[in-house]
Amino acid sequence: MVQIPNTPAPTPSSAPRSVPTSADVARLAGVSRATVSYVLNNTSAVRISEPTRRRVHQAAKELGYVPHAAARTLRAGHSRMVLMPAPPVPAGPLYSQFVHDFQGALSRLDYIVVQYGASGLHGDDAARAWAELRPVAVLVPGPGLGPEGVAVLKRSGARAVVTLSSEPVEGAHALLLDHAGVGRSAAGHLVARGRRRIGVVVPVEPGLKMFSVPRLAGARQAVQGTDATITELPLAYTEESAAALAARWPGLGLDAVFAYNDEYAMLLMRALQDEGVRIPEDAAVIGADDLMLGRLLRPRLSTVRIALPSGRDLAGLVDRAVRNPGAQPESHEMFEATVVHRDST
Amino acid sequence: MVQIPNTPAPTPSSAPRSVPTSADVARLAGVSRATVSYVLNNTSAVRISEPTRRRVHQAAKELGYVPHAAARTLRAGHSRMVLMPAPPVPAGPLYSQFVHDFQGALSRLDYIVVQYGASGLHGDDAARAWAELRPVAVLVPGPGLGPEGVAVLKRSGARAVVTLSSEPVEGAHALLLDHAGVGRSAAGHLVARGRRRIGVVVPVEPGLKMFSVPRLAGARQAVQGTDATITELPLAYTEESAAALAARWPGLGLDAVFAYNDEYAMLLMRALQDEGVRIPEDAAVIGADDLMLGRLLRPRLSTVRIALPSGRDLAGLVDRAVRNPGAQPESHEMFEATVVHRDST
DNA sequence: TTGAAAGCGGTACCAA
DNA sequence: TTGGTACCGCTTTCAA
Repeated sequence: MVQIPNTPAPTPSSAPRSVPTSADVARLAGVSRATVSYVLNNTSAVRISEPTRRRVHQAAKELGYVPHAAARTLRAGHSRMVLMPAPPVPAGPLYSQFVHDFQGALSRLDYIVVQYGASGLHGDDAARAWAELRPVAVLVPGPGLGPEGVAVLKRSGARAVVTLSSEPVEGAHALLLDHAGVGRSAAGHLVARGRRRIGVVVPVEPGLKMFSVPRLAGARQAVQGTDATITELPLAYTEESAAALAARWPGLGLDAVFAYNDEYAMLLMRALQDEGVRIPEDAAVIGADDLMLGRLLRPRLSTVRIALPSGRDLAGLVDRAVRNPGAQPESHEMFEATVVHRDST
Repeated sequence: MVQIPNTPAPTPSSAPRSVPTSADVARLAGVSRATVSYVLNNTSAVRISEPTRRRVHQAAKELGYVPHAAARTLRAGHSRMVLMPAPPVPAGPLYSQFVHDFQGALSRLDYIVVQYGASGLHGDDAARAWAELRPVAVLVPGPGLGPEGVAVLKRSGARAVVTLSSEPVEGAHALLLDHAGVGRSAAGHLVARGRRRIGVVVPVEPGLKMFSVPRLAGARQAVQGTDATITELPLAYTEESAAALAARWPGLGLDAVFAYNDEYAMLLMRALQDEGVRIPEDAAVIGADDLMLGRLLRPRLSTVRIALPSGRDLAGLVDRAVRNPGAQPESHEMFEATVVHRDST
């Protein structure tokens, strides 16, 4: 790891000349602040003569004037900021792609998307911190926001609150991610393929509990009324952890595993193969999320595909909600989990 | 893909009662706005009686009062916001991890980290958009910011501008990512292993040019003065593209490939193996970034490891720069690329 | 211990 | 066509 050397306090700061305001521009152009505002905002209700416009623009450029967003927001009473709290774990490929699309789509609708990283706050405290920014809409990934938090956000001016989670929250639009359905599909598939002693990987990484718990619960549902059993398998995302699990595999007496997602599945499948366990003969392995990498291993990894909302669709939902804040919160099932059967099961 | 149905404008909005301000709290508590501010900020320069404090807190809670960050910023003349423009491509695992750590570390130093997604703006226009938010510091990933943009940001109050790129920018702190060094190491390794006809994968995805171009250039440097040759290989991140490249592999007459990074390397290696090309006998393959997945394939993937700055170190740099804005901009080489030799070369 | 008031930087109404 | 000015919500002297 590269260390950045700790530079001891260097030469004292030369006082940076203070930042130019619209008053400075007005002074330099020899006009009023009002005129500056009209010119720079192209206010259509007011005609400003061409020479004046030129002088204002010239003065603004000369000073390097940049308007102060906070001042404008304060005066306007609203902003176009859509706030997305950053998730508590580093984003996976699926989520990164989604955020990227969502940002692009909202930008095109002339919103500003901001991912806000405020670790250390929880539940309603977090909601209060978000509310301080007075966003016009908030998109909350994962659980942790309660009805109280939604109320705080709405009271402070948010015209749309959208949750991206397994459970709807009172007062908020909900994009329901059916993680239990993923577990149900995966385990159901394994049972249908004749497997009976099914392991379910549960990542030990703390931020993943919100996904892994419902996936495990779904798997349990799938074996209800069959003679199949579910065994919980804690696993860290390291080769060591996978090797340790693989080493005690024979003693576990399992014939299949639902590995939380494709990444954990790959990790475990490799460790099992290195232990001489044959996939799928000795043990069927299924992942989830249908990542590219699952198609690159041999055998190809069976998986459960889930469809996140497209960034475009979601941006549309947010936009509609913002324009119509009185509307009933909508709930949308964001996907039906579907099994992609390849060679590992 | 799940479609979100387009709800036609539903019931008209019930006017949401306007958001409570500190004046409302003052009125309800029967005190002045000043007192409210003192109480809620625990101002140490002023003693407020316990009964008054209680009344203020009670009133604030009752109204669900949340302070207005923009107003505070405006009055204070500065904020603690560190701005990170979102990169133009979906974040990879390395970058996601880095951002996560960086956010956490800065949060602990009491900064607010904001990732700002403003696609569609370029160069100095983008810098102006960032400057409107009056961040106390800006961390810019990738190129695209010029000296002019740095000046705009500083003029509008940014006390630290840090670039994370291959080239330093006048006036800004620089974390130098030696992508050319990655290419040099990779190609140098292949040459040292006796390979002579070296392909270099160049992703066709547009946002990746900023990395792929210097990596390719580095590879070219490495074969200077040897009898080895470099062949550019465009590749999209799809199985089809990889299969197509693999199909014409024999005609290419290559004996090694540096595949841009581990993900492209995996993709290509698999396609080559499916075509009957033996790795590493017929073709050596090396990736970059040392991702976990490279250790899961067989043969294990050789790679070039690069050390991104740790989030903690970088947060420290930003903090120091903010506290000492007069200091000379520092440049740090963020890593020396090192080859991790495994089984694919 | 508390309150009155100025002012941060824009915007938009009303006059001129 | 342009200027004067009130005001957005909050902090912070200065007085009482």
